[in-house]
Amino acid sequence: MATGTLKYSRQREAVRTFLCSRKDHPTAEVVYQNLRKDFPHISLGTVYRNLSLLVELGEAIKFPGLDGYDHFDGNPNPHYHFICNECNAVIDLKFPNIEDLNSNANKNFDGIITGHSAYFYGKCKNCSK
Amino acid sequence: MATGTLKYSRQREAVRTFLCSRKDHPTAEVVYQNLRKDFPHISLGTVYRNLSLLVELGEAIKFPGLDGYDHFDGNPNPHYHFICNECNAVIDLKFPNIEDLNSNANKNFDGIITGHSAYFYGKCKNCSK
DNA sequence: TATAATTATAGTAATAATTACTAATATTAT
DNA sequence: ATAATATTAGTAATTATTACTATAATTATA
Repeated sequence: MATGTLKYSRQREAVRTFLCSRKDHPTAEVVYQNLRKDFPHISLGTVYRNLSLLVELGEAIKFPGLDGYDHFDGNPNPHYHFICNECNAVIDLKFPNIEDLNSNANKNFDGIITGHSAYFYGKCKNCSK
Repeated sequence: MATGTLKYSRQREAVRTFLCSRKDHPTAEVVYQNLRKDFPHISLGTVYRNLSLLVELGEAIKFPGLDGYDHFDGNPNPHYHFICNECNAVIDLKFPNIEDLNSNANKNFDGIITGHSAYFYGKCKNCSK
């Protein structure tokens, strides 16, 4: 049997399913607490390992939040995030990806720009009353 | 004497001076190692405390890097950063701040957007040969 | 200048997110 | 069924950052 092959696991599938079902970019701890309902013995290390694996596979995105925790996003397509300064909620923006931003930024830069990420800040709907 | 007043300290001044002299957005550890040349007994805690203080005072910016470390920038004015995927160098871009980005992003969002930050990725001059 | 009040530091210990390790279990190919 | 390999649960280790505390430095004022 070939070495380095990926094997199915119910835990990994659950991590993938849960992450794709959420739009709030949970932390590993949040994923863990939710999966414990279906997998009472699941380990936090398993959650971390599978989240990292999904990122490696290009099925998820990982980014460090201002709260000091890493957050995970099950949507790997380019899109922008809003982070509320009051409640720290992370919300997807419908704002379309700026296609020419990379080339514009590259005009005065001696290197090759292939991608970008952007985060918007302010108050979310709830926190702005 | 009034309570809560800021007092001068050579260490804080050194942190401020060093940070403003650099354009590569060092980590606390890097600041620490450099200041040890002039202050052999300076404590890493002192570096962290003063860096945080400068951020509170609005004289510096703190952002989490993809390398897992917090990075500090002595230039608090809005500007964009490039992060090299190969050597992890953080470089200031001359690309001017996009003034209308906040309002554009706010058009389809039920909240108040007051700011943004953006990071560009790719290969720096050296790493792209 | 001396004194008293307050802040800052150095050194160390504590915290906590993430990663590494290992024996046991689950998956898969044959 | 068996053998080979990957995955897991549980735990220990790592490490960036923060908290604590006795001592030192700064500053206002008499």
